[in-house]
Amino acid sequence: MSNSRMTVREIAKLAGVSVATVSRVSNGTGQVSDEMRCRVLEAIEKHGYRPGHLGRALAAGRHGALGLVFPGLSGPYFTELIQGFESEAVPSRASVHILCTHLRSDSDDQVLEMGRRVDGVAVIGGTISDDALLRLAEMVPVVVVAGEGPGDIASVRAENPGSMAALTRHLLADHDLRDLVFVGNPEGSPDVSERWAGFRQAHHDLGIAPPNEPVAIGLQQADGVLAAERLLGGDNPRPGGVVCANDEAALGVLVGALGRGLRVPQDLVITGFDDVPAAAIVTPALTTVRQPVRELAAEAARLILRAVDQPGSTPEGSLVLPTELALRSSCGCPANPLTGGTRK
Amino acid sequence: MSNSRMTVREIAKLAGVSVATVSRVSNGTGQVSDEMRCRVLEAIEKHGYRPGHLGRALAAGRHGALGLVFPGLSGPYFTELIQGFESEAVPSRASVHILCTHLRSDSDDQVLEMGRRVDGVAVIGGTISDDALLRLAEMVPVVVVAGEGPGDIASVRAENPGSMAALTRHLLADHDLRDLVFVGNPEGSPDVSERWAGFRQAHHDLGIAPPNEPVAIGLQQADGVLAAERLLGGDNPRPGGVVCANDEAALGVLVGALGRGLRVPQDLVITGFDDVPAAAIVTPALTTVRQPVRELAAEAARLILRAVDQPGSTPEGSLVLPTELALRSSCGCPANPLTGGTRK
DNA sequence: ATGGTCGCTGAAACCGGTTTCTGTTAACCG
DNA sequence: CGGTTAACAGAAACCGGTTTCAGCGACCAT
Repeated sequence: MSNSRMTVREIAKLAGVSVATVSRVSNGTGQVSDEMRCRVLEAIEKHGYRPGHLGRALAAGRHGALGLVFPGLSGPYFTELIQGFESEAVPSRASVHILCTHLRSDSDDQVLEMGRRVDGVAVIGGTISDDALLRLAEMVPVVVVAGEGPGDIASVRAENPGSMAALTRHLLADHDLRDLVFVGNPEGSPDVSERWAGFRQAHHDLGIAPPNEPVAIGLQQADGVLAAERLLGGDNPRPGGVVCANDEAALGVLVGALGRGLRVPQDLVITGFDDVPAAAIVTPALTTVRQPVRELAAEAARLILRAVDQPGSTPEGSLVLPTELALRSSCGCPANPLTGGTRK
Repeated sequence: MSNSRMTVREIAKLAGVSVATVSRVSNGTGQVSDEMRCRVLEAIEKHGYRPGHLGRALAAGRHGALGLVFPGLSGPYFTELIQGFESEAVPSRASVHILCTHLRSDSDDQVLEMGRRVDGVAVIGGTISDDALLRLAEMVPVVVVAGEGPGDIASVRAENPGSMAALTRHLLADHDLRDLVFVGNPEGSPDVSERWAGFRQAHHDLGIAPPNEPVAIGLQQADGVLAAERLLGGDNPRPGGVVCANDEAALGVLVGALGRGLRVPQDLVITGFDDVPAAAIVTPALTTVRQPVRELAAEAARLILRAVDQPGSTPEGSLVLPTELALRSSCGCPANPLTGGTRK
């Protein structure tokens, strides 16, 4: 009931002690006699006093908060990312500020504004300009997630080109497929760009001509459905396989293909990337590449927190977490009762 | 290059003016002569000074931040929610703090901690205890989104039971279906609870016995796939229709059904709720209920911001936004070249 | 010439905490 | 009993801004 807008000084007056003593009691620091502690605790209890965050942060010289900047797309990938980051920040008593840059032209300014409200920032690759990134890194520790920053800004990402090349080689060599198409827009994000490169590399390695153009669409399930329409509608020659930049788009293509009466993988092979929860259990199970999304974000948070704890230091290095092939039925591999055969 | 950790007093000394003048210049308030303004701007420019957020917030008595508490599930629904909220907060120069309570038992404490760092909070229905909600509402304006709070805490939600009843009546009466099953856990969230109630109400209205138990699973696509397995696997009698608590689960059921060789809607009718982007374009297009998710969150943000602007006031009332049936092919309605026939 | 108003500036108070530093008191020791 | 030290309390400074208030010179009207 009591307005919880009490201040240290009010409590001090009510308890008949100095503000220093109130502060010591509420933080458990320093030496306080039992009698004083009692008096203060009583007043605190009675009026429901909790120290305000702003004063504390100002005195401590840190905000107790971390920032996360992402483009603002839907789907499991970003929710996983947010949660991985958040779950690592919370135990360190840091709150998480988010900023969706999606479709806003003034996002560079907003990122810099965020830089004055937090102790460190994780930026998803490809969401803001390199210039803004460098300016941001001048004020707080910065880590780029799923991408690479300019200069010596630290980054954390998954191994993309290698595993995508391995997956593509698997389709070309082990399943003897040809006329693969790539669904995804390499311009859209560093991740997709690396995956497109891996896709082409595998063709090159095997002396097979890769397609010149990807089917440049977004990363959402709806985009995959559109891709299926473009690829399977009309009377275009049907591709031998559809290699998607991520699982969500792949699930869209899958729904589109099944809805058209095609059998997967007999009539059409489809693969994804990410290994979202749904991938393992759809019918047919989706062949994909497992990527430690949550761990990626958590690692970014750890890097930032470490830099925050050692003032003056900057996160360093570029960490690449391993990925893993998950070969399931949608590429023609035999169904596996477990999560699907895997291969590095 | 210059360390952007300049303070007002440093700039004041460098420019040979008082801190008051620096503050006036950097905020554009009060009267400052051209000469002074010039001197100050020069020093500001030269050292890349920007006023820090903490001092400003402390002086202003507000944090310039809003909180958003959600359970931490994946999928388009929550991303939409986050973005709707964020896009309304940013123009008011308020940053957004997030807190995922998912699977953490100490979330009540963390919500209260958040209450000391922001000017107002939006809480997704069913994520924290009523007790914590009431305590939170004592310190900052609070709005419950997609649910109903205890006491007179304001809430914003979509019309659930009415439209779910209308959808169910449509299946029972217009398509003459029987043996419908409901997929979703009414205990899991207020939304699902209301939808389950609407589902049963429609049966009651038409004098048809509703099923006693829902298929109590989660709200993710993977859960829908599991539900399909449970409903369509083995040799259980096949249900006449599957009414899902949301679109993501419905898409899971759809994938599961198609993967088993069933035709939708001929062999099985499936409906969803939410009208996520993918719903309109899968094949067959998903019959569902359109819900203004983004708008819901935006309205919550507006309510909070209004209360923040009028100190001492509390958000009031319980706003219910209208929903709209989207009848498409998955229930047996004729395919519509547009987004699907709609009916209030 | 005098009193009043306007325009501008800076010293100081304030926001709500933490922390240092000084001082008092009591206990302990030789 | 005198001297050293440990335990504890409080005044004041500090964190980085904004804002009030008083003062000062210039200008205007009486």
